[in-house]
Amino acid sequence: MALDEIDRRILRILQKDGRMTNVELARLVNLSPAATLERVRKLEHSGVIRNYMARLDPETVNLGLLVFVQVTLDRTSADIFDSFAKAVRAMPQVSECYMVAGGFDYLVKARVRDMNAYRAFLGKTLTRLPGVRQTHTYTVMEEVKADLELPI
Amino acid sequence: MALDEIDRRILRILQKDGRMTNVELARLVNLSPAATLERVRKLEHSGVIRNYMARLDPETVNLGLLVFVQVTLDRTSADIFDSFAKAVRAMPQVSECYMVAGGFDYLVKARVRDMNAYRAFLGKTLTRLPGVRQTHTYTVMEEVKADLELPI
DNA sequence: GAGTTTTACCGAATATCATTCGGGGGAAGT
DNA sequence: ACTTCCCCCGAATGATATTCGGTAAAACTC
Repeated sequence: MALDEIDRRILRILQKDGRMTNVELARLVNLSPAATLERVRKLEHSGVIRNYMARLDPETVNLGLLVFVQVTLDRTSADIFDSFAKAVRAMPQVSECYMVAGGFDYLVKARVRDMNAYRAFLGKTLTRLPGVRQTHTYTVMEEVKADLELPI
Repeated sequence: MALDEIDRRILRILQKDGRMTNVELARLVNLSPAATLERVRKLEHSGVIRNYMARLDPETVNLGLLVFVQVTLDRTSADIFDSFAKAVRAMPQVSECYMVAGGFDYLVKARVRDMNAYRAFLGKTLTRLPGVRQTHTYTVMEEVKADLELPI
């Protein structure tokens, strides 16, 4: 789908305030509400806008500790990767997990309440998965930037 | 702020669909629209809900390559950390940046169009920052999980 | 280039929604 | 027992989303 400047402006605005009313959005992009709504619907149906979400503060919901874990798997069997991926998707503590090139196999981003909770998660859940050979934990000490908006 | 079960249900729902109407949300949590709205406003003002955002598909906006970069700084001067943090916050390619314990100094998550764009970003922007001693790039090959919702 | 189709837009009408307000009722506190 | 506070409700109203017919310009066809 081809995006013109008005589309990009809409996307920039909705990334910052996903609940802005359509009439206010229309004012900001100098279109009628009807035309604006039509553009937004098109962006939604074409998949440019995946969804809308409320972003919560991790601290206030008892998820104050953020960690990254490098995970290396045994390469003995092909479906070990699949079963690892499946298991990780089912873990609520894991917010993101990527297969990466360049030294280890998976990079896992996890949110837990505190260091105790992380120790339990690592020992009782993550390292118990079949095929996990080695892990290395990086504890986040400071959030320098956490910008979920994409630069359009 | 203390959250009861209804609050948590509201948060779970709004994380999945940040644009749900208040009347539908009220139906789902078995409250009147007025009471539901009051709860949502309270969650917003207390900071549990930080904001609402439209989540875009990176591919469709030409940001198909996701990379993680480990960055090590010279520890010669204290304000090198500050200037690095400041510079990183101003880079649109950097979506997240954390100071981490455990072997290197910063973990940077960046989105770019392709490998060429990444090479340019690394060579012309990131490694040119004062104090950057060493970088190590991990290219994401597969997105196993990318769940921005917090487990409530 | 005349005709045709497509695309994007508008304004008005209507259905739906957000928001406010007065008040009820139960729990906690005095 | 009384007061206070908290959470809830229903009704009213003002704002909004959404639909629809119509217009004009661009793109496409012959």
